[in-house]
Amino acid sequence: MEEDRLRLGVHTACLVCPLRSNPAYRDFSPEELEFTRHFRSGELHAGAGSAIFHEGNQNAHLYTALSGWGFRYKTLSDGRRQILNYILPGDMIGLQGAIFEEMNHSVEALTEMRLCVFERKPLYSLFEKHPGLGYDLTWIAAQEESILDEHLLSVGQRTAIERAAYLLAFLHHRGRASGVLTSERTLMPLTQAHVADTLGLSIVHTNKTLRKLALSGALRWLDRGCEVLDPDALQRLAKWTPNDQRRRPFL
Amino acid sequence: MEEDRLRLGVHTACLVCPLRSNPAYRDFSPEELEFTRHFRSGELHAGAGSAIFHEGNQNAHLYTALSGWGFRYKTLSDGRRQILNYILPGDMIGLQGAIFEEMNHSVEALTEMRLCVFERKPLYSLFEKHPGLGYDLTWIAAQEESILDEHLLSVGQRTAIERAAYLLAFLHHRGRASGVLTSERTLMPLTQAHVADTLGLSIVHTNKTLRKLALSGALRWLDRGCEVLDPDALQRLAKWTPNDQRRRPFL
DNA sequence: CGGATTCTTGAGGTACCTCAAGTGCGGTGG
DNA sequence: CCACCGCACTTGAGGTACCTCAAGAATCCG
Repeated sequence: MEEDRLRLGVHTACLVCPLRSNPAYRDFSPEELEFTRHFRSGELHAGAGSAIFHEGNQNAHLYTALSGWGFRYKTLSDGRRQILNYILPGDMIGLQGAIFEEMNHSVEALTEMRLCVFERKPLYSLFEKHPGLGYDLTWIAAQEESILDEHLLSVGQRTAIERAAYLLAFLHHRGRASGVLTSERTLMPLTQAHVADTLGLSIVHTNKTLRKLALSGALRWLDRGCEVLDPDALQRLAKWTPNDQRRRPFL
Repeated sequence: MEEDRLRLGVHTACLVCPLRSNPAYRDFSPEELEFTRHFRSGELHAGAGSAIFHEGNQNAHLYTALSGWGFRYKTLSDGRRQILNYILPGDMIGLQGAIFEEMNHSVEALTEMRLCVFERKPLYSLFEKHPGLGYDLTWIAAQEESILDEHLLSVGQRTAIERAAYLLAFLHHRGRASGVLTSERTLMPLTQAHVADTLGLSIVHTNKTLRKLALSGALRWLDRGCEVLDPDALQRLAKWTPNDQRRRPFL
Protein backbone atom coordinates (compact mmCIF):
# COMPACT_ATOMS: atom_id res chain seq x y z
CA MET A 1 0.00 0.00 0.00
CA GLU A 2 0.88 3.63 -0.33
CA GLU A 3 0.94 3.85 3.43
CA ASP A 4 4.18 1.93 3.37
CA ARG A 5 5.87 4.90 1.95
CA LEU A 6 4.85 7.08 4.91
CA ARG A 7 7.29 6.90 7.74
CA LEU A 8 7.50 8.80 11.00
CA GLY A 9 10.78 10.51 11.73
CA VAL A 10 12.51 11.58 14.90
CA HIS A 11 11.44 14.51 16.99
CA THR A 12 13.89 17.28 16.24
CA ALA A 13 13.78 20.80 17.57
CA CYS A 14 12.08 23.64 15.70
CA LEU A 15 15.22 25.62 16.34
CA VAL A 16 16.88 23.88 13.46
CA CYS A 17 13.80 24.06 11.23
CA PRO A 18 15.12 24.33 7.69
CA LEU A 19 12.45 26.88 6.84
CA ARG A 20 13.63 29.43 9.37
CA SER A 21 16.76 30.16 7.42
CA ASN A 22 14.63 31.44 4.54
CA PRO A 23 14.37 35.23 4.94
CA ALA A 24 10.93 35.16 3.29
CA TYR A 25 9.39 34.09 6.56
CA ARG A 26 8.70 36.23 9.59
CA ASP A 27 10.71 35.64 12.77
CA PHE A 28 9.19 34.04 15.82
CA SER A 29 9.52 35.26 19.37
CA PRO A 30 11.29 32.81 21.72
CA GLU A 31 7.94 32.09 23.42
CA GLU A 32 6.30 31.31 20.12
CA LEU A 33 9.15 29.01 19.18
CA GLU A 34 8.84 27.21 22.48
CA PHE A 35 5.11 26.74 22.02
CA THR A 36 5.52 25.49 18.48
CA ARG A 37 7.99 22.91 19.73
CA HIS A 38 5.36 21.48 22.08
CA PHE A 39 2.60 21.66 19.53
CA ARG A 40 4.75 19.67 17.13
CA SER A 41 4.61 15.91 17.35
CA GLY A 42 7.14 14.64 14.83
CA GLU A 43 8.17 14.49 11.27
CA LEU A 44 6.77 12.54 8.34
CA HIS A 45 8.44 11.36 5.18
CA ALA A 46 6.20 10.74 2.20
CA GLY A 47 7.42 9.01 -0.93
CA ALA A 48 6.78 10.41 -4.38
CA GLY A 49 3.22 9.58 -5.41
CA SER A 50 2.03 8.60 -1.94
CA ALA A 51 -1.29 9.80 -0.51
CA ILE A 52 -0.88 12.03 2.54
CA PHE A 53 -4.54 11.94 3.29
CA HIS A 54 -7.84 11.41 1.58
CA GLU A 55 -11.14 13.25 1.22
CA GLY A 56 -13.45 12.21 4.03
CA ASN A 57 -10.60 11.28 6.39
CA GLN A 58 -10.73 12.41 9.96
CA ASN A 59 -7.14 13.20 10.52
CA ALA A 60 -5.78 14.03 13.96
CA HIS A 61 -2.85 15.88 12.46
CA LEU A 62 -1.91 19.09 10.82
CA TYR A 63 1.18 19.41 8.66
CA THR A 64 3.61 21.95 7.35
CA ALA A 65 5.63 20.98 4.30
CA LEU A 66 9.38 21.16 4.91
CA SER A 67 10.59 20.01 1.51
CA GLY A 68 9.30 18.66 -1.78
CA TRP A 69 6.21 19.24 -3.90
CA GLY A 70 2.64 18.02 -3.39
CA PHE A 71 -0.88 18.88 -4.45
CA ARG A 72 -4.44 19.12 -3.16
CA TYR A 73 -7.30 17.74 -5.24
CA LYS A 74 -10.94 16.74 -5.27
CA THR A 75 -12.66 14.12 -7.40
CA LEU A 76 -16.18 13.51 -8.65
CA SER A 77 -17.76 10.10 -8.12
CA ASP A 78 -16.91 9.00 -11.67
CA GLY A 79 -13.23 9.77 -11.27
CA ARG A 80 -12.86 13.20 -12.83
CA ARG A 81 -10.13 14.93 -10.84
CA GLN A 82 -9.54 18.62 -10.21
CA ILE A 83 -6.21 19.72 -8.77
CA LEU A 84 -6.94 22.68 -6.51
CA ASN A 85 -3.50 23.93 -5.58
CA TYR A 86 0.08 22.84 -5.10
CA ILE A 87 1.90 22.38 -1.79
CA LEU A 88 5.39 23.82 -1.44
CA PRO A 89 7.75 24.12 1.53
CA GLY A 90 6.23 26.41 4.15
CA ASP A 91 2.66 25.56 3.18
CA MET A 92 0.24 24.23 5.74
CA ILE A 93 -1.81 21.12 5.03
CA GLY A 94 -5.00 20.11 6.75
CA LEU A 95 -6.22 23.30 8.36
CA GLN A 96 -9.72 22.58 7.08
CA GLY A 97 -9.59 19.17 8.68
CA ALA A 98 -8.44 20.66 11.95
CA ILE A 99 -11.31 23.12 12.07
CA PHE A 100 -14.14 21.06 10.64
CA GLU A 101 -14.62 17.41 11.34
CA GLU A 102 -13.59 16.08 7.99
CA MET A 103 -11.16 16.80 5.25
CA ASN A 104 -12.97 17.63 2.06
CA HIS A 105 -10.07 17.27 -0.29
CA SER A 106 -7.17 14.87 -0.75
CA VAL A 107 -3.44 15.51 -0.72
CA GLU A 108 -0.76 13.62 -2.62
CA ALA A 109 3.01 13.96 -2.77
CA LEU A 110 4.45 14.81 -6.16
CA THR A 111 8.04 14.23 -5.11
CA GLU A 112 9.43 12.87 -1.92
CA MET A 113 8.30 15.20 0.87
CA ARG A 114 9.26 15.94 4.44
CA LEU A 115 6.43 17.17 6.62
CA CYS A 116 6.35 18.66 10.08
CA VAL A 117 3.50 17.07 12.07
CA PHE A 118 1.33 18.89 14.61
CA GLU A 119 -1.41 17.66 16.87
CA ARG A 120 -4.70 19.22 15.94
CA LYS A 121 -6.18 19.09 19.41
CA PRO A 122 -4.19 21.95 21.00
CA LEU A 123 -5.11 24.22 18.12
CA TYR A 124 -7.53 26.21 20.21
CA SER A 125 -4.94 26.86 22.90
CA LEU A 126 -2.71 28.31 20.21
CA PHE A 127 -5.27 31.06 19.77
CA GLU A 128 -5.46 31.59 23.52
CA LYS A 129 -1.78 31.66 24.29
CA HIS A 130 -0.31 33.13 21.14
CA PRO A 131 -2.63 35.57 19.40
CA GLY A 132 0.15 36.31 16.94
CA LEU A 133 0.14 32.71 15.77
CA GLY A 134 -3.65 32.73 15.62
CA TYR A 135 -3.46 35.78 13.42
CA ASP A 136 -0.94 33.98 11.25
CA LEU A 137 -3.33 31.09 10.75
CA THR A 138 -6.00 33.47 9.54
CA TRP A 139 -3.38 35.05 7.30
CA ILE A 140 -2.56 31.65 5.83
CA ALA A 141 -6.20 30.78 5.24
CA ALA A 142 -6.88 34.15 3.62
CA GLN A 143 -3.84 33.71 1.41
CA GLU A 144 -5.06 30.33 0.19
CA GLU A 145 -8.45 31.87 -0.52
CA SER A 146 -6.81 34.57 -2.59
CA ILE A 147 -4.93 31.99 -4.64
CA LEU A 148 -8.09 29.98 -5.22
CA ASP A 149 -9.83 33.15 -6.42
CA GLU A 150 -7.18 33.56 -9.08
CA HIS A 151 -7.35 29.88 -10.10
CA LEU A 152 -11.10 30.14 -10.44
CA LEU A 153 -10.73 33.19 -12.65
CA SER A 154 -8.26 31.21 -14.69
CA VAL A 155 -10.29 28.06 -15.18
CA GLY A 156 -13.50 30.00 -15.71
CA GLN A 157 -12.34 32.72 -18.08
CA ARG A 158 -8.89 32.18 -19.56
CA THR A 159 -8.24 30.29 -22.80
CA ALA A 160 -6.12 27.14 -22.81
CA ILE A 161 -2.91 29.00 -23.63
CA GLU A 162 -3.57 31.66 -21.02
CA ARG A 163 -4.39 29.06 -18.39
CA ALA A 164 -1.22 27.11 -19.02
CA ALA A 165 0.86 30.28 -19.01
CA TYR A 166 -0.76 31.40 -15.77
CA LEU A 167 -0.23 28.07 -14.03
CA LEU A 168 3.43 27.83 -14.92
CA ALA A 169 4.12 31.47 -14.09
CA PHE A 170 2.32 30.99 -10.79
CA LEU A 171 4.23 27.82 -9.88
CA HIS A 172 7.51 29.36 -10.92
CA HIS A 173 6.84 32.38 -8.75
CA ARG A 174 5.86 30.30 -5.73
CA GLY A 175 8.76 27.94 -6.28
CA ARG A 176 11.24 30.78 -6.23
CA ALA A 177 9.64 32.40 -3.17
CA SER A 178 9.59 29.17 -1.20
CA GLY A 179 13.11 28.21 -2.13
CA VAL A 180 12.38 24.91 -3.93
CA LEU A 181 13.43 26.58 -7.16
CA THR A 182 16.79 28.27 -7.46
CA SER A 183 18.89 29.28 -10.42
CA GLU A 184 20.41 25.79 -10.23
CA ARG A 185 17.31 23.76 -9.44
CA THR A 186 14.75 24.85 -12.01
CA LEU A 187 12.75 21.69 -12.59
CA MET A 188 9.08 21.74 -11.63
CA PRO A 189 8.19 18.07 -11.10
CA LEU A 190 4.82 17.78 -12.86
CA THR A 191 3.48 15.48 -15.53
CA GLN A 192 1.24 16.84 -18.27
CA ALA A 193 -1.59 14.88 -16.67
CA HIS A 194 -1.24 17.08 -13.57
CA VAL A 195 -1.28 20.21 -15.65
CA ALA A 196 -4.38 18.98 -17.48
CA ASP A 197 -6.24 18.23 -14.24
CA THR A 198 -5.30 21.63 -12.86
CA LEU A 199 -6.47 23.54 -15.92
CA GLY A 200 -9.61 21.53 -16.56
CA LEU A 201 -8.37 20.43 -20.01
CA SER A 202 -7.77 17.03 -21.60
CA ILE A 203 -4.25 15.62 -21.66
CA VAL A 204 -4.12 15.79 -25.44
CA HIS A 205 -5.06 19.43 -25.63
CA THR A 206 -2.74 20.24 -22.74
CA ASN A 207 0.10 18.65 -24.65
CA LYS A 208 -0.61 20.71 -27.77
CA THR A 209 -0.87 23.87 -25.68
CA LEU A 210 2.40 23.24 -23.82
CA ARG A 211 4.06 22.52 -27.12
CA LYS A 212 3.09 25.97 -28.36
CA LEU A 213 4.48 27.59 -25.24
CA ALA A 214 7.70 25.64 -25.59
CA LEU A 215 7.94 26.66 -29.25
CA SER A 216 7.67 30.30 -28.23
CA GLY A 217 10.65 29.79 -25.99
CA ALA A 218 8.86 30.59 -22.72
CA LEU A 219 9.48 27.15 -21.28
CA ARG A 220 11.04 23.77 -21.85
CA TRP A 221 9.26 20.49 -21.20
CA LEU A 222 11.57 17.82 -19.90
CA ASP A 223 11.02 14.26 -19.07
CA ARG A 224 8.78 14.46 -16.06
CA GLY A 225 8.48 18.13 -15.42
CA CYS A 226 9.19 21.51 -16.87
CA GLU A 227 11.47 24.47 -16.69
CA VAL A 228 10.29 28.04 -17.00
CA LEU A 229 12.65 30.04 -19.21
CA ASP A 230 10.79 33.33 -19.51
CA PRO A 231 8.43 33.98 -16.59
CA ASP A 232 7.66 37.52 -17.78
CA ALA A 233 6.45 36.26 -21.14
CA LEU A 234 4.15 33.78 -19.38
CA GLN A 235 2.80 36.48 -17.11
CA ARG A 236 2.09 38.76 -20.05
CA LEU A 237 0.35 35.96 -21.93
CA ALA A 238 -1.78 35.16 -18.91
CA LYS A 239 -2.47 38.81 -18.08
CA TRP A 240 -1.35 38.09 -14.57
CA THR A 241 1.09 39.62 -12.13
CA PRO A 242 2.05 38.05 -8.81
CA ASN A 243 1.40 40.05 -5.70
CA ASP A 244 4.54 39.84 -3.68
CA GLN A 245 4.31 39.01 -0.03
CA ARG A 246 7.42 39.82 1.90
CA ARG A 247 7.78 38.25 5.33
CA ARG A 248 4.96 35.77 5.16
CA PRO A 249 4.17 33.77 8.27
CA PHE A 250 4.13 30.00 8.54
CA LEU A 251 3.24 27.22 10.95
CA MET B 1 -22.11 57.66 -9.30
CA GLU B 2 -22.72 54.34 -7.71
CA GLU B 3 -21.41 55.81 -4.47
CA ASP B 4 -24.65 57.78 -4.21
CA ARG B 5 -26.45 54.60 -3.45
CA LEU B 6 -24.23 53.85 -0.46
CA ARG B 7 -25.43 55.49 2.68
CA LEU B 8 -24.23 55.27 6.26
CA GLY B 9 -26.79 54.34 8.84
CA VAL B 10 -27.11 54.98 12.54
CA HIS B 11 -25.05 53.19 15.14
CA THR B 12 -27.31 50.63 16.72
CA ALA B 13 -26.36 48.06 19.33
CA CYS B 14 -25.24 44.56 18.43
CA LEU B 15 -27.70 43.36 21.00
CA VAL B 16 -30.49 43.78 18.51
CA CYS B 17 -28.49 42.33 15.62
CA PRO B 18 -31.00 40.64 13.34
CA LEU B 19 -28.64 37.74 12.78
CA ARG B 20 -28.53 36.70 16.43
CA SER B 21 -32.09 35.47 16.34
CA ASN B 22 -31.08 32.86 13.76
CA PRO B 23 -30.33 29.63 15.64
CA ALA B 24 -27.82 28.66 12.97
CA TYR B 25 -25.25 30.90 14.59
CA ARG B 26 -23.27 30.27 17.72
CA ASP B 27 -23.98 32.38 20.82
CA PHE B 28 -21.59 35.04 22.02
CA SER B 29 -20.42 35.55 25.57
CA PRO B 30 -21.39 38.93 27.09
CA GLU B 31 -17.74 40.03 26.85
CA GLU B 32 -17.54 39.11 23.20
CA LEU B 33 -20.74 41.00 22.49
CA GLU B 34 -19.37 44.05 24.28
CA PHE B 35 -16.15 43.93 22.28
CA THR B 36 -18.00 43.51 19.00
CA ARG B 37 -20.03 46.58 19.81
CA HIS B 38 -16.85 48.66 20.09
CA PHE B 39 -15.28 47.12 17.03
CA ARG B 40 -18.33 48.04 15.03
CA SER B 41 -18.46 51.48 13.50
CA GLY B 42 -21.85 51.72 11.84
CA GLU B 43 -24.17 50.35 9.27
CA LEU B 44 -24.15 50.69 5.51
CA HIS B 45 -27.00 50.50 3.04
CA ALA B 46 -26.10 49.54 -0.50
CA GLY B 47 -28.58 49.81 -3.37
CA ALA B 48 -29.16 46.96 -5.81
CA GLY B 49 -26.34 46.92 -8.33
CA SER B 50 -24.02 49.23 -6.39
CA ALA B 51 -20.32 48.49 -5.96
CA ILE B 52 -19.35 47.87 -2.34
CA PHE B 53 -15.69 47.94 -3.16
CA HIS B 54 -13.36 47.35 -6.04
CA GLU B 55 -10.29 45.24 -6.75
CA GLY B 56 -7.19 47.21 -5.80
CA ASN B 57 -9.01 49.34 -3.22
CA GLN B 58 -7.43 49.88 0.14
CA ASN B 59 -10.46 49.75 2.30
CA ALA B 60 -10.34 50.68 5.96
CA HIS B 61 -13.42 48.64 6.69
CA LEU B 62 -14.63 45.13 7.12
CA TYR B 63 -18.26 44.16 6.69
CA THR B 64 -20.75 41.55 7.66
CA ALA B 65 -23.86 41.25 5.50
CA LEU B 66 -27.06 41.69 7.49
CA SER B 67 -29.58 41.34 4.69
CA GLY B 68 -29.75 40.98 0.93
CA TRP B 69 -27.64 39.24 -1.71
CA GLY B 70 -24.29 40.24 -3.19
CA PHE B 71 -21.36 38.66 -4.99
CA ARG B 72 -17.55 38.69 -5.18
CA TYR B 73 -15.83 38.73 -8.57
CA LYS B 74 -12.57 39.28 -10.41
CA THR B 75 -12.03 40.52 -13.94
CA LEU B 76 -9.30 40.21 -16.56
CA SER B 77 -7.97 43.34 -18.21
CA ASP B 78 -10.19 42.83 -21.27
CA GLY B 79 -13.37 42.65 -19.24
CA ARG B 80 -13.97 38.93 -18.83
CA ARG B 81 -15.58 38.51 -15.43
CA GLN B 82 -15.55 35.55 -13.06
CA ILE B 83 -17.98 35.51 -10.17
CA LEU B 84 -16.19 33.79 -7.29
CA ASN B 85 -18.90 33.43 -4.69
CA TYR B 86 -22.12 34.94 -3.41
CA ILE B 87 -22.59 36.96 -0.24
CA LEU B 88 -25.53 36.16 2.00
CA PRO B 89 -26.56 37.42 5.44
CA GLY B 90 -23.96 36.40 8.01
CA ASP B 91 -21.11 36.40 5.50
CA MET B 92 -18.04 38.48 6.10
CA ILE B 93 -16.73 40.77 3.36
CA GLY B 94 -13.23 42.16 3.10
CA LEU B 95 -11.19 39.90 5.37
CA GLN B 96 -8.51 39.65 2.68
CA GLY B 97 -8.35 43.42 2.51
CA ALA B 98 -8.03 43.64 6.29
CA ILE B 99 -5.12 41.21 6.37
CA PHE B 100 -3.25 42.15 3.22
CA GLU B 101 -2.85 45.69 2.02
CA GLU B 102 -5.19 45.46 -0.91
CA MET B 103 -8.41 43.86 -1.90
CA ASN B 104 -7.87 41.54 -4.84
CA HIS B 105 -11.46 41.08 -5.79
CA SER B 106 -14.54 43.29 -6.14
CA VAL B 107 -17.90 43.08 -4.41
CA GLU B 108 -21.25 44.17 -5.78
CA ALA B 109 -24.75 44.16 -4.33
CA LEU B 110 -27.28 42.02 -6.18
CA THR B 111 -30.24 43.34 -4.22
CA GLU B 112 -30.44 46.11 -1.69
CA MET B 113 -28.15 45.14 1.18
CA ARG B 114 -27.62 46.16 4.78
CA LEU B 115 -24.07 45.76 6.02
CA CYS B 116 -22.55 45.95 9.46
CA VAL B 117 -19.33 47.99 9.30
CA PHE B 118 -16.21 47.29 11.35
CA GLU B 119 -12.93 49.12 11.61
CA ARG B 120 -10.14 47.01 10.28
CA LYS B 121 -7.44 48.53 12.49
CA PRO B 122 -8.40 46.86 15.80
CA LEU B 123 -8.45 43.47 14.12
CA TYR B 124 -5.24 42.40 15.77
CA SER B 125 -6.55 43.28 19.23
CA LEU B 126 -9.49 40.99 18.52
CA PHE B 127 -7.03 38.09 18.42
CA GLU B 128 -5.38 39.28 21.63
CA LYS B 129 -8.48 39.90 23.68
CA HIS B 130 -10.87 37.30 22.35
CA PRO B 131 -9.19 34.16 21.11
CA GLY B 132 -12.60 32.66 20.49
CA LEU B 133 -13.37 35.35 17.94
CA GLY B 134 -9.94 34.90 16.38
CA TYR B 135 -10.67 31.22 16.02
CA ASP B 136 -13.98 32.11 14.42
CA LEU B 137 -12.23 34.25 11.84
CA THR B 138 -10.02 31.34 10.88
CA TRP B 139 -13.13 29.18 10.75
CA ILE B 140 -14.74 31.64 8.37
CA ALA B 141 -11.69 31.83 6.12
CA ALA B 142 -11.36 28.03 6.03
CA GLN B 143 -15.04 27.73 5.19
CA GLU B 144 -14.70 30.10 2.25
CA GLU B 145 -11.70 28.10 1.08
CA SER B 146 -13.74 24.92 1.20
CA ILE B 147 -16.48 26.49 -0.90
CA LEU B 148 -13.97 27.74 -3.45
CA ASP B 149 -12.52 24.22 -3.69
CA GLU B 150 -15.93 22.93 -4.68
CA HIS B 151 -16.50 25.74 -7.18
CA LEU B 152 -13.15 25.03 -8.77
CA LEU B 153 -14.04 21.36 -9.09
CA SER B 154 -17.27 22.44 -10.70
CA VAL B 155 -15.86 24.87 -13.25
CA GLY B 156 -12.93 22.61 -14.02
CA GLN B 157 -14.64 19.23 -14.31
CA ARG B 158 -18.42 19.37 -14.46
CA THR B 159 -20.42 19.70 -17.69
CA ALA B 160 -22.65 22.71 -18.30
CA ILE B 161 -25.76 20.97 -16.94
CA GLU B 162 -23.93 19.68 -13.89
CA ARG B 163 -22.42 23.09 -13.19
CA ALA B 164 -25.74 24.85 -13.37
CA ALA B 165 -27.38 22.21 -11.18
CA TYR B 166 -24.58 22.50 -8.66
CA LEU B 167 -24.71 26.29 -8.50
CA LEU B 168 -28.44 26.44 -7.95
CA ALA B 169 -28.43 23.62 -5.41
CA PHE B 170 -25.57 25.34 -3.62
CA LEU B 171 -27.28 28.73 -3.56
CA HIS B 172 -30.55 27.20 -2.49
CA HIS B 173 -28.83 25.41 0.36
CA ARG B 174 -26.99 28.51 1.53
CA GLY B 175 -30.08 30.64 1.14
CA ARG B 176 -32.08 28.34 3.39
CA ALA B 177 -29.31 28.11 5.97
CA SER B 178 -28.83 31.87 6.15
CA GLY B 179 -32.51 32.62 6.30
CA VAL B 180 -32.83 34.70 3.10
CA LEU B 181 -34.84 31.90 1.60
CA THR B 182 -37.91 30.55 3.37
CA SER B 183 -40.87 28.53 2.19
CA GLU B 184 -42.51 31.87 1.37
CA ARG B 185 -39.54 33.76 -0.05
CA THR B 186 -38.05 31.43 -2.62
CA LEU B 187 -36.72 33.81 -5.26
CA MET B 188 -32.96 33.85 -5.84
CA PRO B 189 -32.29 37.29 -7.35
CA LEU B 190 -29.87 36.46 -10.17
CA THR B 191 -29.83 37.20 -13.86
CA GLN B 192 -28.68 34.58 -16.35
CA ALA B 193 -25.64 36.78 -16.97
CA HIS B 194 -24.61 36.22 -13.35
CA VAL B 195 -25.05 32.49 -13.68
CA ALA B 196 -23.00 32.52 -16.90
CA ASP B 197 -20.14 34.45 -15.27
CA THR B 198 -20.18 32.09 -12.32
CA LEU B 199 -20.08 28.93 -14.40
CA GLY B 200 -17.59 30.17 -16.99
CA LEU B 201 -20.14 29.73 -19.81
CA SER B 202 -21.59 32.11 -22.39
CA ILE B 203 -24.98 33.68 -21.73
CA VAL B 204 -26.50 31.86 -24.70
CA HIS B 205 -25.38 28.44 -23.58
CA THR B 206 -26.37 29.21 -20.00
CA ASN B 207 -29.84 30.06 -21.20
CA LYS B 208 -30.18 26.79 -23.09
CA THR B 209 -28.87 24.86 -20.10
CA LEU B 210 -31.24 26.53 -17.63
CA ARG B 211 -34.09 25.87 -20.00
CA LYS B 212 -33.35 22.15 -19.86
CA LEU B 213 -33.29 22.22 -16.07
CA ALA B 214 -36.57 24.10 -16.02
CA LEU B 215 -38.08 21.60 -18.44
CA SER B 216 -37.13 18.76 -16.11
CA GLY B 217 -39.09 20.49 -13.37
CA ALA B 218 -36.15 21.06 -11.05
CA LEU B 219 -36.46 24.84 -11.16
CA ARG B 220 -38.44 27.73 -12.52
CA TRP B 221 -36.85 30.79 -14.10
CA LEU B 222 -38.73 33.97 -13.39
CA ASP B 223 -38.21 37.48 -14.53
CA ARG B 224 -35.04 38.42 -12.78
CA GLY B 225 -34.20 35.37 -10.74
CA CYS B 226 -35.05 31.78 -10.15
CA GLU B 227 -36.82 29.41 -7.86
CA VAL B 228 -35.51 25.98 -6.98
CA LEU B 229 -38.33 23.44 -7.00
CA ASP B 230 -36.44 20.20 -6.52
CA PRO B 231 -33.11 20.68 -4.73
CA ASP B 232 -32.53 16.93 -4.43
CA ALA B 233 -32.80 16.45 -8.17
CA LEU B 234 -30.25 19.22 -8.69
CA GLN B 235 -27.87 17.69 -6.17
CA ARG B 236 -28.13 14.32 -7.82
CA LEU B 237 -27.50 15.80 -11.24
CA ALA B 238 -24.46 17.66 -9.94
CA LYS B 239 -23.19 14.70 -7.92
CA TRP B 240 -22.95 17.00 -4.93
CA THR B 241 -24.15 16.93 -1.34
CA PRO B 242 -23.94 19.88 1.02
CA ASN B 243 -21.96 19.40 4.19
CA ASP B 244 -24.10 20.75 6.96
CA GLN B 245 -22.60 23.08 9.46
CA ARG B 246 -24.63 23.51 12.56
CA ARG B 247 -23.84 26.48 14.76
CA ARG B 248 -21.53 28.36 12.50
CA PRO B 249 -19.84 31.45 13.85
CA PHE B 250 -20.06 34.94 12.41
CA LEU B 251 -18.58 38.43 12.79
C1' DC C 1 15.06 -6.96 -21.87
C1' DG C 2 9.98 -6.21 -21.28
C1' DG C 3 6.27 -3.54 -19.38
C1' DA C 4 4.51 0.60 -17.70
C1' DT C 5 4.27 5.35 -17.96
C1' DT C 6 4.72 9.67 -20.33
C1' DC C 7 4.70 12.26 -24.24
C1' DT C 8 3.33 13.03 -29.13
C1' DT C 9 0.51 13.37 -33.26
C1' DG C 10 -3.48 12.80 -36.42
C1' DA C 11 -8.39 12.39 -37.45
C1' DG C 12 -12.91 13.06 -36.51
C1' DG C 13 -16.65 14.51 -33.24
C1' DT C 14 -19.15 17.62 -30.10
C1' DA C 15 -19.97 20.90 -26.49
C1' DC C 16 -19.44 24.92 -26.36
C1' DC C 17 -18.91 29.81 -28.67
C1' DT C 18 -20.18 34.11 -31.44
C1' DC C 19 -23.20 36.60 -34.24
C1' DA C 20 -27.64 38.04 -35.11
C1' DA C 21 -32.42 38.89 -34.54
C1' DG C 22 -36.60 38.93 -32.08
C1' DT C 23 -39.76 38.86 -27.88
C1' DG C 24 -41.47 40.65 -23.69
C1' DC C 25 -41.32 43.32 -19.81
C1' DG C 26 -40.76 47.62 -16.75
C1' DG C 27 -39.70 52.27 -16.43
C1' DT C 28 -39.68 57.06 -18.23
C1' DG C 29 -41.30 61.01 -20.30
C1' DG C 30 -44.13 63.51 -23.50
C1' DC D 1 -52.14 57.03 -21.71
C1' DC D 2 -49.18 55.64 -25.02
C1' DA D 3 -44.47 55.69 -27.25
C1' DC D 4 -40.26 54.70 -26.46
C1' DC D 5 -36.07 52.78 -24.58
C1' DG D 6 -33.28 49.51 -22.27
C1' DC D 7 -32.58 45.26 -20.24
C1' DA D 8 -33.32 40.30 -19.67
C1' DC D 9 -34.46 36.48 -21.91
C1' DT D 10 -34.95 33.48 -26.15
C1' DT D 11 -33.85 31.08 -30.41
C1' DG D 12 -31.43 29.72 -34.74
C1' DA D 13 -27.32 29.17 -37.59
C1' DG D 14 -22.75 28.58 -38.25
C1' DG D 15 -17.96 28.44 -36.32
C1' DT D 16 -14.21 26.83 -33.32
C1' DA D 17 -11.83 25.37 -29.28
C1' DC D 18 -11.98 21.95 -27.22
C1' DC D 19 -12.79 16.55 -26.73
C1' DT D 20 -12.24 11.37 -27.55
C1' DC D 21 -10.23 7.65 -29.85
C1' DA D 22 -6.29 5.61 -31.57
C1' DA D 23 -1.63 4.53 -32.38
C1' DG D 24 3.21 5.32 -32.23
C1' DA D 25 7.76 7.02 -30.10
C1' DA D 26 10.52 7.83 -26.21
C1' DT D 27 11.79 7.11 -21.61
C1' DC D 28 12.06 4.90 -17.12
C1' DC D 29 12.21 0.85 -14.10
C1' DG D 30 12.53 -3.61 -12.49
